[in-house]
Amino acid sequence: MTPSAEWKGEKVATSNDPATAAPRLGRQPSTSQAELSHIALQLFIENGFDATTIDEIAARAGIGRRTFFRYFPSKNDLPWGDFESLLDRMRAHLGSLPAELPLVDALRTAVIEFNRFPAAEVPYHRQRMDLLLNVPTLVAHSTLRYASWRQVVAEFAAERLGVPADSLQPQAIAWTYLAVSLAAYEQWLKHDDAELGELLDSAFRMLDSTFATPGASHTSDPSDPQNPRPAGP
Amino acid sequence: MTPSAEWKGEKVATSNDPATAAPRLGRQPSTSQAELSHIALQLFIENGFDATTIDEIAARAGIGRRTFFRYFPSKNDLPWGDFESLLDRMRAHLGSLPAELPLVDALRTAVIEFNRFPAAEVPYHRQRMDLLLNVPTLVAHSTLRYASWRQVVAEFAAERLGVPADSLQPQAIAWTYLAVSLAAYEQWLKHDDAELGELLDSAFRMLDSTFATPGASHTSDPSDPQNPRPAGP
DNA sequence: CTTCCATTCGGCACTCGGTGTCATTAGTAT
DNA sequence: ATACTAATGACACCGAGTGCCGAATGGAAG
Repeated sequence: MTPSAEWKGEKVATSNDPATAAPRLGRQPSTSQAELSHIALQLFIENGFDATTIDEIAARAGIGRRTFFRYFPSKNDLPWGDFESLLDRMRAHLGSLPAELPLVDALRTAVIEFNRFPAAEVPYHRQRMDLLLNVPTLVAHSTLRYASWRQVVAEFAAERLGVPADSLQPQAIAWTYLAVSLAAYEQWLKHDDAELGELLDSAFRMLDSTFATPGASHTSDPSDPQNPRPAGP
Repeated sequence: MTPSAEWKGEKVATSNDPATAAPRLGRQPSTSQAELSHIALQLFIENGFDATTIDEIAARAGIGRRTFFRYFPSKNDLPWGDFESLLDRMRAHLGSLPAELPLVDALRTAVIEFNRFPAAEVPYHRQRMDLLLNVPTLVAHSTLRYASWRQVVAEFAAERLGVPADSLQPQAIAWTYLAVSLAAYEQWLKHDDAELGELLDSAFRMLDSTFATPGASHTSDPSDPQNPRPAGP
């Protein structure tokens, strides 16, 4: 649900668990995902997303156009930064929660934690989310990111409920948590003084009373073959 | 949720309510949305979506490349056909339902009705949906269509609940119905012999017991300004 | 039949996002 | 210095989408 925070100028560890800090062989990268994301965001705000070209971004970053595409697979990915590593963190966080914690509480707190940012980051985050929720190209593209996010939620919910991750209940839960998060984000963007964590919390709590988990009492057809990915490869 | 059925070779009334059947002035269109959609679908199945170029589609349809873009704004829109008019129908259908019919029943039956197709159309519909749910480009693009669909559902739910359409509850309901519909569609695509209507019905009924409407008992903050469109202009 | 007019058609040139190829550059290790 | 590794960036190419404009079509008015 949330694009990667940018630790300006800092190299992001792209999920390199083993042997951190390798001997750094060969030529050094001349920039970073985070820096490009930052530069691009600036330009998007100045000139608009569609009016900003890759050439401009590359030029301002002092790299070649071709090089840009080695940092980001597409222009649409710029506002997201390194999202996958955030998902890894969320997955780990969820996994570390005590089994006694009810599903809805686990998800609520995890999502809120996942969307906590240092105060200095907040303005940037606001603008990123403003783009992601309002520029049609990005709205569309973000679906692919949301799919990964939903997958994380669905797998967690599925494990708690004891059903396959691609069955209806975890899928519906994942969708609904996404939906409520997005709704909360929209409120957040609408009100300059709003606090994201509080909006998320109240949104989820309101949902909890509607969505009180029925304890996996319903059919789930575990005989189904697995297809862990709800949409798109 | 469902792309327009193709009445082969028939001109689709593009939501022209007033003065139907105008005197037809000027040159006749040489093809139609439906025909192009049909031709393109064929090519997508033969060669894959990404491998099919607009030039090929235009060539097979016997029109110029430039002309193609007067029938469809983008390649991504081809599988959807004339979706807006279907939405109009669904909106009208919902509006005509008796107020006594509970919200969940109204939505369930409306969505099922909305996804009913003549038997001859079913194979085409299967292939369209297969593309829409599995080709990443289309998965992403479809978000924009889903947004319109959700809007219809949210507005209906909002009216029934007596809250603004952009408040949390109708938005969450709309998202969830979308999610469950998509989940049902995935099941449908996985099983050749499955009947879509039944899958939708059971999916929604399963949901109803989870999602038993709390009668708008929760806060909804009607003091908020309106922003009827949840994402994108 | 001819003229007028509305509307569609389609070619051309252009922009922009994205990719494959490959020689070049900047580092580390020997 | 030399060998090796990894990142860079120039070039060429493709496909989607758009602006422009003259040509084609067909009905209506003379």
